[in-house]
Amino acid sequence: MIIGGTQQALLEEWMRWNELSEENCSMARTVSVIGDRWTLLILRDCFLRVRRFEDFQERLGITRPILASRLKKLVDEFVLVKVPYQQRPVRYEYRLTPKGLDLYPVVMSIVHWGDVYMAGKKGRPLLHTHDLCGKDFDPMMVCSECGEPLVAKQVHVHRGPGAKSPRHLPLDSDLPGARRVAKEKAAS
Amino acid sequence: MIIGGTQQALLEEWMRWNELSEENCSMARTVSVIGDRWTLLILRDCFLRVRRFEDFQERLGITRPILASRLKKLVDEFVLVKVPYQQRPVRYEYRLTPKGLDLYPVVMSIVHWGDVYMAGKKGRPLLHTHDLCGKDFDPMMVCSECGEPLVAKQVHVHRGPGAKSPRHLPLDSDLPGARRVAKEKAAS
DNA sequence: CTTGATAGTTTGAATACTGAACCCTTTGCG
DNA sequence: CGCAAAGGGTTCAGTATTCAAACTATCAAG
Repeated sequence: MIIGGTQQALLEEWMRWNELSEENCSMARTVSVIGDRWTLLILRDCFLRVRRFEDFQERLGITRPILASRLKKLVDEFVLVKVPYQQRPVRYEYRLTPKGLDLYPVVMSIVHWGDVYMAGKKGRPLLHTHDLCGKDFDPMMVCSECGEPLVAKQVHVHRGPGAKSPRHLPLDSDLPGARRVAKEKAAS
Repeated sequence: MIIGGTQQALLEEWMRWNELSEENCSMARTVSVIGDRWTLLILRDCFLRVRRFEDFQERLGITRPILASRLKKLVDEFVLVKVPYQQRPVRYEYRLTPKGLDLYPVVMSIVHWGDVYMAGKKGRPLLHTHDLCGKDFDPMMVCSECGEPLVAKQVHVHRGPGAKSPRHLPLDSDLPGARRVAKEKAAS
């Protein structure tokens, strides 16, 4: 099997970042799929119902090879599917899968942070209306158990069933600082 | 003023992505700050209370020049602050600012998606406990107005006060598909 | 049989990233 | 004093990725 230049590059890129996806961390694994400047912008457009190669390309100003590689990765990861929208010649459009649709909170939280901290003085460029209540809204992240808004300082973490390498779990007992102090104590 | 090789590279990188931040889209603006594989992982570690250069470097396996450049950018963007934790020699640690702390929903939604779709068969590596209610939870994104969980299909967008270029606002009336159809009609 | 639309691929030059080594400051130790 | 270690970076050469622009392929319409 002959592998062209682009595919070779893709393969290598995939392999290196795949190591990341082996990491024992949900963030690292997700970032290996969507953690790329262009990929996030592509996904935003997907949620704005953009579906075709040419439209992504024109709207984002992304180069064609990169767009092709990113779309391919998203399809490989089952975030998007290619659906034919015409025969002769067969043309496909890219649509969010259920897995892709579940990225909505990721996209919305990024957009919302941008609205709050990066909007120009004229205000936010886009408003969102919730069909259920009919009002313009902001996305809000709450605790699934008590419904209260989540604040970083009111959350702490502990090992789950999939925990493996302690290197990636700086719990209170093995924070870098704590480790350092312990090491220093042991040495003295 | 003499600019070293690394700084020169940084400057150029910043300039190109700064064009992105000029874009009339909160997502693009945010992505120009945090939309980078390593930056997202650095931020995750920040929320896990990692604060020092050496600790980021060791935990992430990131190269030192990249870590330095990413931390610098985050400081320049007021997402992190350098706080001295000792004098003689002065050493700084990196801490989340209020602006940085507000990235919590972004980080949590990414981690949660990874927990759902990318966790190994042993389950998620990390569990989160909410201090307010004392329970392990999942982050949930809801509408700020009615409190119902947000679903992509139940939301639509319209221009806000900061809207500028229609190119970036494919509303129902000027979706690529709609545009194309209109054009075809006009031509016939 | 030439043009247009759509979805890519190829190519060579410009940029960014990686890994390894080096620099600087101050403390600790012999 | 001389030298190593800790902490936080910077420099440099080689490799990998991205960019811009042109090119390919398929089919329809004129």
